Amino acid sequence: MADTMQGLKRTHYCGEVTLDAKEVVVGGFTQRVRDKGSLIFIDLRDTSGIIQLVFDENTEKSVFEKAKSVRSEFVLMAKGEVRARESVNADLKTGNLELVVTELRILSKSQTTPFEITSNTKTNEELRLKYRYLDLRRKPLQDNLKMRHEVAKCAREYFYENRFYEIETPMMIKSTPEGARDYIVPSRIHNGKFYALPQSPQIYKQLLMISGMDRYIQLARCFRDEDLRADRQPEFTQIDLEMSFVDVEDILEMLEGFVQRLYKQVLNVDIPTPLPRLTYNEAMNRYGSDKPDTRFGMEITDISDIVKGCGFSVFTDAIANGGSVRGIVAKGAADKLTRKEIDKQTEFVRGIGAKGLAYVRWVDDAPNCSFSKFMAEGELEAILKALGCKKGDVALIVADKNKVTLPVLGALRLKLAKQLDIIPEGWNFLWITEFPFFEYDEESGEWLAMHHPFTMPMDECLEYLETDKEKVRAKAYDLVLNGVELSSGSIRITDYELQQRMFELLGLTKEEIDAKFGFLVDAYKYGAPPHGGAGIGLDRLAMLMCGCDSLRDVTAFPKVQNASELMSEAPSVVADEQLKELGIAIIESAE
RNA sequence: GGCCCGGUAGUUCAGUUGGUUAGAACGCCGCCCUGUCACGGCGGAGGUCGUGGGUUCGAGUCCCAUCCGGGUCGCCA
Repeated sequence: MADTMQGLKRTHYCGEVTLDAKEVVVGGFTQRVRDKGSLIFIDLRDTSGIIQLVFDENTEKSVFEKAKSVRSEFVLMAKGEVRARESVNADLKTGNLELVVTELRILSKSQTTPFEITSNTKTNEELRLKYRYLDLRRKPLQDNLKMRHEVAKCAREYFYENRFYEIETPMMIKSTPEGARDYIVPSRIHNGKFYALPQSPQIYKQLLMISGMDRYIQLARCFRDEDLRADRQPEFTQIDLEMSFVDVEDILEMLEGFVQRLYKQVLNVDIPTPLPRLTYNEAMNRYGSDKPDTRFGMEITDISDIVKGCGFSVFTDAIANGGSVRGIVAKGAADKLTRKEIDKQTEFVRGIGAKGLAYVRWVDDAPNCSFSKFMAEGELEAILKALGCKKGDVALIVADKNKVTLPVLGALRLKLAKQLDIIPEGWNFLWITEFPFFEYDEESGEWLAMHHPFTMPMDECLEYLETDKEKVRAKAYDLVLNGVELSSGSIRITDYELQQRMFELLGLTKEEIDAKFGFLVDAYKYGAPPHGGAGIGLDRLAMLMCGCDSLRDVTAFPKVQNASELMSEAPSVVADEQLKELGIAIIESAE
């Protein structure tokens, strides 16, 4: 039986004890024991830091013997007197003092842990996730969770101050099987029917505007049953908000204020506002991405006009088929990007849909060019000039439909920049605006809503909704930080007639509309203020602010790539009884 | 679903063209040590080489399958 803490009350956190204190009581985990024989040091750790406990010849014998039995990660409470140390440890906040212990309680013993609880562990993530509660004892992860807390706290403060009400929306909702897959929850009372977990509180927050709540915020849990990535968990948190009587500018301004306040308050970094903006088309043409990392250049250049009359059929065919020829230049990379390296890049772009990669590697006086034999006098020079490629550079060129050239070069640009290590530190916030409303789906041959069907088209686009879908842009905007999509939002359609028109254009029948979101459409019959909003990825924001590469580092209990949780081993099978009650039978997967 | 990378003491890793008893560091256990703080010294324990099959006189090493983890493409209105 371990000791109890009866009669002891914590007076200080370990890392906050100062020499002003006389008698203190601290509690914590044993970081390390240094037993010198008749002199024992114990480092005791809590969320605030570490304090050194000392036991020596003046320590009462029973206390000293107890200290001898302490091992790593034992949970202790100690009462003692603070005194200055003989030799100061400059690495520790409390390095100038120590606690001469008069009373020691071993509140809980610990087995040897599967890995050492130290800041810079090399233990692989799989094991750490299995014992996540131990991993979370490590300072880097505790610091990350604290940072995340600061972000959440700041969000609440800021939006509360701006007259937002925090309102909870339901977690068990009607499934609207559009976009991402829903996680579904069976209903016992309604046999054979299912709820869905929300992919976002989208519909409810719009209804709250119709309710007249004017401004809403929620730190909302969202669920998407799609494959995971380092920056995608199936379950995540969004700083979700919606505002009434606003247009795009009002929302961008409100969010910019938040970003500015957050960075000042939490990181003491000044973010100048207004934040830079790019339209979707600009972003695609210059960076090949709707979430470009603008911390470095290497922008994409269209050289279609230069090569349209050349003798290289790969280029001319692409243009003849309505596509383009575009390239990027890796400045001064001719030494690093050897022929072998370029071959690897070619393999990479083939993997993501390009047919090939033309290159010019200018290392010596004469540029080494993969397509030089097709070039007439002066043509290569013109291409190099257009691209801005000089001696010492490497130019990489893709010819295809724009749907291929742009994203491929965008991905290549990012990969090369990482490989060449040319991305500077910084916080490059960026708005992407004027997203296309419609997106053509080649498989089905239908036009789909790129954002969601309640998104308001831009005022000047209303006239050609029916005539030129490709040109219709939406009042939708994304906030991008260093190449990561942080936030996404839009102004919603509040006009019943216009909403009907949009549904028609998206090819939805009356029955489909009714079945999916009839209640929402009906709500707009009863008066709705103009409104819009956004959802900010809290996890991603915390990840970037912590300087981490994975959401797992800022999520207390994350899921791994196959969406399971290694510690609890969720998901798991359930008892037949449970299934029976729900009217569910498990069949063999068709795959 | 496709492609790529990884899996050897508790942990992190090494392990030669396939060849004797699979090593190191840290951790752990024991003894010693009064100023340590990544304490130090001496000694010790600890292995289904992810799993299954195959090739071979012989497999941690080669081949096949499979499981687990990571990255990525598809997917993510």
